Amino acid sequence: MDKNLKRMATMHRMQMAGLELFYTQGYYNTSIDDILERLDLSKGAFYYHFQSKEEFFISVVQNLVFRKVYSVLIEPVEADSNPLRAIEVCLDDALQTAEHNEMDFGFVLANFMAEFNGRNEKIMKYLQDICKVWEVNLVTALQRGKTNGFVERHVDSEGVATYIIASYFGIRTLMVGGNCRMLRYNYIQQLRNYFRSLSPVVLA
Amino acid sequence: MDKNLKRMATMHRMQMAGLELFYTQGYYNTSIDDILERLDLSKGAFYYHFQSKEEFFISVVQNLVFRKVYSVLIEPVEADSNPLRAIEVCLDDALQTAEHNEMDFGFVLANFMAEFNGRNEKIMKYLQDICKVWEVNLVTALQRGKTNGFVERHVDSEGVATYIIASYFGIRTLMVGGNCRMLRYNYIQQLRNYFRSLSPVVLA
DNA sequence: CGTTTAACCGACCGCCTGGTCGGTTTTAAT
DNA sequence: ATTAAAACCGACCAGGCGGTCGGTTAAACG
Repeated sequence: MDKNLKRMATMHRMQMAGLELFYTQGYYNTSIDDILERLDLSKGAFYYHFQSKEEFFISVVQNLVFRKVYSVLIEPVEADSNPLRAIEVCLDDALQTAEHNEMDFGFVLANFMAEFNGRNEKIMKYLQDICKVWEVNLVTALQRGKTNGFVERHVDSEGVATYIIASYFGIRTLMVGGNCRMLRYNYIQQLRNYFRSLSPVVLA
Repeated sequence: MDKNLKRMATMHRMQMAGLELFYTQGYYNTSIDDILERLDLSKGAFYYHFQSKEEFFISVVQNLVFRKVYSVLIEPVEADSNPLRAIEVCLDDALQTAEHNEMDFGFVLANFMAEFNGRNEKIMKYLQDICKVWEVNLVTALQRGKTNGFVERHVDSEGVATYIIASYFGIRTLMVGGNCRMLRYNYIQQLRNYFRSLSPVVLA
């Protein structure tokens, strides 16, 4: 029991440090030694717990990225009856963390997808799966929004979900160039604008 | 004269092959030998024409990426008096080339920005500059659209330009996972939807 | 024809990387 | 205290990388 705990603790430390370095420097540009140096651990420790660099990365994606995406971008939307409002708040929160140079897991996802595209199919699958879960959740929320009267009945939920994810991935790509505050403000404004076109017409 | 011609030809061949490999495999994941193998050239030839891998890449960005972005995404919009229509056509065309596994230079830009973010400031500058040129052009076109009656006067041109670029970068990131045709269709539909909210109200 | 020089060759260097493995320390159970 | 397994160490290896450099080829010129 206690043994297992130590094992988990060490693995978790490695995963945390790994994610941060993979995120900031890229996967191919981060060596295993980079990670181990931070933790005062050795190659032996690493290969005792993980089979390879690739398997290690996959465990990071599954254990850290997926869980965070789920808790930050999916659950809050699931819980709210008004999807458009929930999504807006959700994305604004995510952009706010991004503004403070903290990890924004939606972007982590997009970033890794860009890095592994055409380079590692296996890893791509895992990343796309997370993306799909997010998308499906958005579609479900939008459909529920229709029955609750928050979304126009004729809107194409799949199309909207795709567009939301796309715009979010994209704005984060742009934010790496600085001027984050302005970009975030503009983005949320236009998102609202777009969402208005999806809402039922309010009668005065 | 003739000498200079041969020089240019060789450099251009290297740049073309380099771009394709950098795009498909990533910069850090592509070795100079990978490029040279394709062309039956040697290290000597490479370092005779270029100072370093980095300088080579910058020359690729300046000579190929920038020019293409300009001719494909900027000029067509500049020429049209109705910006929203021009932008829509432009992006649809770009997505169509992307659908056929050809290089779509808008995405090339976003892709490289993701790869070099936090890893190479110098290169990032060049990429961001191209991005900025695109953005400024969109803003100008949108403003002209206002005076021509194609765009509502109250819309925030900067915000809209940002949102357009973001959504485009994002949809391309999503398209790497396949199902491009559907994604493209959905994207254009929602873009239209969004653009409708920016147009002056048409009186029946 | 001889010479100059741009263009190109390819062996080589130092460095780093992912991964291995025989050995050592720590821990928990007896 | 003994012991066995778990956790960890770190020297080492093979291969790939960016970059160098002394030499070769081929074209232009006088």
